Amino acid sequence: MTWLRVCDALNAQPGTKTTLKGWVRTRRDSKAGLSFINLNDGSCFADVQIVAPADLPNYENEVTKLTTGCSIEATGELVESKGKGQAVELKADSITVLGWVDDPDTYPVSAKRHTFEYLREVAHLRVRTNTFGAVARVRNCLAQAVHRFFHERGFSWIHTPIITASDAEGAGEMFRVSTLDLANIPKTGDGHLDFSEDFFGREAMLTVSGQLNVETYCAALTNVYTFGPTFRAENSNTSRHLAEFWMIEPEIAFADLEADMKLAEDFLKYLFEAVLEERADDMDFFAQRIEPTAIDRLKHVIDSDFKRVSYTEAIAILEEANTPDKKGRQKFEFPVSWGSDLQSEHERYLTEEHFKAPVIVHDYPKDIKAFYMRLNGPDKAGPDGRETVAAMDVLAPGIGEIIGGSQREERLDVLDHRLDEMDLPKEDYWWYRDLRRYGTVPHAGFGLGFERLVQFVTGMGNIRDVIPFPRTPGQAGF
RNA sequence: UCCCCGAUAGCUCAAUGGUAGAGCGAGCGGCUGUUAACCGCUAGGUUGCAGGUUCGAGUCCUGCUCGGGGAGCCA
Repeated sequence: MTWLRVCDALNAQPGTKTTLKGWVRTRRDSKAGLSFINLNDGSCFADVQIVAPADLPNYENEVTKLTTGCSIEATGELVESKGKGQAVELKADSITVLGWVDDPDTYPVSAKRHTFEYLREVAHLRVRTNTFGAVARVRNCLAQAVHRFFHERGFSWIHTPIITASDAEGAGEMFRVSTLDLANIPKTGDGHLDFSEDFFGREAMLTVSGQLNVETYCAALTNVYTFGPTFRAENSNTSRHLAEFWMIEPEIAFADLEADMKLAEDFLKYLFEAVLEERADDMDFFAQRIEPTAIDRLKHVIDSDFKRVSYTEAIAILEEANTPDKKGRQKFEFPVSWGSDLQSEHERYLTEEHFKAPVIVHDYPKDIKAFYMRLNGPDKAGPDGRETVAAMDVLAPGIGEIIGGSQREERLDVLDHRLDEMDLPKEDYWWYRDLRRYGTVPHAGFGLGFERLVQFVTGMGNIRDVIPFPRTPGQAGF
């Protein structure tokens, strides 16, 4: 017997005979001799209404006992609805209960409002709610659009490793990967851990970034990207951080920072267009119930050019804004000065108040950025000729830093000088340095935190609610 | 890791140091082409854990556990 997903049934011609399968959202009985069942199968935001007449053989014993969460399949004819609220509904000839809800009184996601905090404790069932179903569909839509965007532009998706054998990536605390017996750890003669006994014969970690690895493929395939899980063992407890998250990192050869910024802007606009086009139903829900500006701000981003401002210019804007008022009070809690990193409040001011749009800040002081970022010439120096690197951050209203990227240092002598300056051992970077010895080219790339993207699109306030099973300090259930 | 806040019925929340309640959900009944349905009745509690103060603690004090918000780190 053929059956239809709910999204297809809702668009089918009246008169179609079919079967629907899914989970009961609500049931309403009418003494006129029928029950109404709202069925959802996750294929779209909407439920389909099933009309169950009282002459069904299992009407008294089963249909009127259905509660939220039961799984059923219903066969019948799609007809124009006599009631308001839906165009078509299924007039059922038969309803088969596939799975009952054991003790409806304690079913964790009953048909009522629940807090997001509570639903995190029942992460295996929360996707059955309107909000988490919508998040799951939008997340999938964005992931598919990421691959489509790059595929259409001739990028190759590179599967960079999850396990990495050195901590040379330098982007934060790392998780150790080991098969050593923790109750009986091998030691070397001088009392240190003997990693030669471990699975890889050396210390191994979970990756904090695919960038260094993907640069190798960039230096052969020209345009590449990674899209996969990333791990940070930082003890961060905020609504914007996860210990396990997904990151997208494109890397483009024969390209400078300008091309990198253009790519980031085109990329975000493409993704926002895709989600407005493909998930209009879910976006309507987010705009109605989660974040009123959810749709408008995406349209606004699509329609406007990203503001671009150099770090030096940004500091000037912030200093101007921070001029003490008559009572001597300053706008910002943290001081603004050339050479220090922008605080959350500074980034928020730039994107939310000053420009009221996504902003790309570029050409940062070299001392606050990573070793691999390309050293700028004197034309882009800061006050007193202080050096900058070709780095850029994309700041988005309501979310802060959503993209961080740079042109990479392709000159071996300059790279070596930077490694020395930062006390990083060259031997750890031998293959990375090889790329600069054998046919080096100008190249650039950026990293986009996928969950932060989903947060920005949906307006969901906590990053733990835009990934199916969040991992945070002290939390790895499910 | 730091600062603030919180933990009471399945869920969301009330309760001046003095007999623990409501709404929703659930069960039963009524009503109705219903749709956040509506009306009535019923069940549902070792007030996060361990101590302490008090004639008496959900309430005050101490410690612990868990959770939330903000900060830092970043994506």
